[in-house]
Amino acid sequence: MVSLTEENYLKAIFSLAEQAEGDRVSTNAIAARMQTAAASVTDMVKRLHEKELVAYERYKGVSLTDQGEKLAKGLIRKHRLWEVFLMQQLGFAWDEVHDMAEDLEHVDHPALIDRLDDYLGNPEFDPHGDPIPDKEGNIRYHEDINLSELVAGESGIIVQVSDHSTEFLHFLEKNGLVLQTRVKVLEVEEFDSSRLVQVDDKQCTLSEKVARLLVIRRVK
Amino acid sequence: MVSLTEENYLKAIFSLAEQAEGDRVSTNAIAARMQTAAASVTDMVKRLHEKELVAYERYKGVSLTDQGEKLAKGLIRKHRLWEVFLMQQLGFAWDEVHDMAEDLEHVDHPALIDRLDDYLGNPEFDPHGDPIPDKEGNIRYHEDINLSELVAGESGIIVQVSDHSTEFLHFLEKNGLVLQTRVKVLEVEEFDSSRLVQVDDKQCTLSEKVARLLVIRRVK
DNA sequence: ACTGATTTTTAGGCTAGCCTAAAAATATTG
DNA sequence: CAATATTTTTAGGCTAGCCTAAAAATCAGT
Repeated sequence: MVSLTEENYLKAIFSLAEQAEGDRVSTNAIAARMQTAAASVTDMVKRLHEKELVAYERYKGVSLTDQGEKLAKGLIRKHRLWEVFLMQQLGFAWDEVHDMAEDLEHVDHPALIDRLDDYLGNPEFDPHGDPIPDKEGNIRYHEDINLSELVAGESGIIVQVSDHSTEFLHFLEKNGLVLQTRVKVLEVEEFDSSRLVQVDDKQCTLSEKVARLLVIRRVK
Repeated sequence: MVSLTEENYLKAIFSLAEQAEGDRVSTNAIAARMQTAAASVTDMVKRLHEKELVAYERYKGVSLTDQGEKLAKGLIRKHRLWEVFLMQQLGFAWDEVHDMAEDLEHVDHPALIDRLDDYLGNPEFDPHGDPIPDKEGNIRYHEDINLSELVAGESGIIVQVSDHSTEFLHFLEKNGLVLQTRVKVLEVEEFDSSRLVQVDDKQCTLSEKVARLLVIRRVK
């Protein structure tokens, strides 16, 4: 049996390992992500180690075992499929679905999630452009680049947004920066790497921070 | 904050109070329903009392406060709406939906359940014929009677089944006893109150126990 | 109303998951 | 490489929710 709390730790470790290069994750990084004390992380990591869900050596960080990774991917699959359901079927906005999916993902009935997958037409991406793992846990990652990598004159189409906070999603919406929008970089400011961008018939200035959170497919 | 465990206790108390006449429920009855030790029930009941979700006096049993009842009805509303979704939209059979709904009912996002309600067309009854409480917690109870109350020669239509176990639902299906089916009592056996019943073009014998679990609307 | 049976509560103890403070290991830097 | 800073772990303690065994209250039958 894997508890709700354990599931959340596995997800956190997976996503931290995904963004870091090596797959070893530090106690402190997990504590920061989970909003919890480092000592609690050590406790939990030991338990996960006993259950063979993570590899762990004192003072050396943690990584998921195959078992643990499979579990984490299963949670991500559920999370993203529910997000599609909430947006596509129930009509919620893309900034409303994250919190609900955060709870729904812990409901564990394989038959339910497989039927839901079919019901939704086996979508490949969720409303934020994130890939949905298949039953076996395979993830088709975007091979695309961040908007921050485009130089002046280049264009791209937004395929994924890497922050799901209400604030960020509202900001994007306000500026017309939704999925599938074509953007063209007009100018990059040397000083702070902010960039002036053409979005449909309007222009806006995006900070380096924002540019890093937008994944785009380069187009001519 | 109300924990998952507390929610399950509230539901158990509600349903026990519903079937008993008085609304005071005994510790032992709760323990039996929750498959737990009586001492654990006493513990929990004290906590629920502190939160003003139940009225409780030592050795005198428990009843729900208005607050507690509202919460219990909210859970039942969620449970039954999810059952409708699982059966009507995802195509599950009526004996498969209970366990999934048991988990889904604890997901607490009022906006979600209201949208789901609309999405499903604001159904009044779930797949077992149980009434779905509305947002305010009003329940439109069937005013119908149990099959056990019909005498030989009388007929009725099945509107609700009061046990949701796989075993019972399989038994009903095998005998064609699904919702909306017309049944006619042909004979009642004096000795054990079993009855011979006409179901469509077949006949079957139903025990007193089964007859008590079928709610019917009397017809000519 | 007394006696025995039953129900309920209390007492004490367990685990999961969290915390803070202190100790130990590792990393950094002059 | 020694000293300091940082990270991680240990120690000890808390609450929720469960348990068993024993005590207390209530109920039932004569």
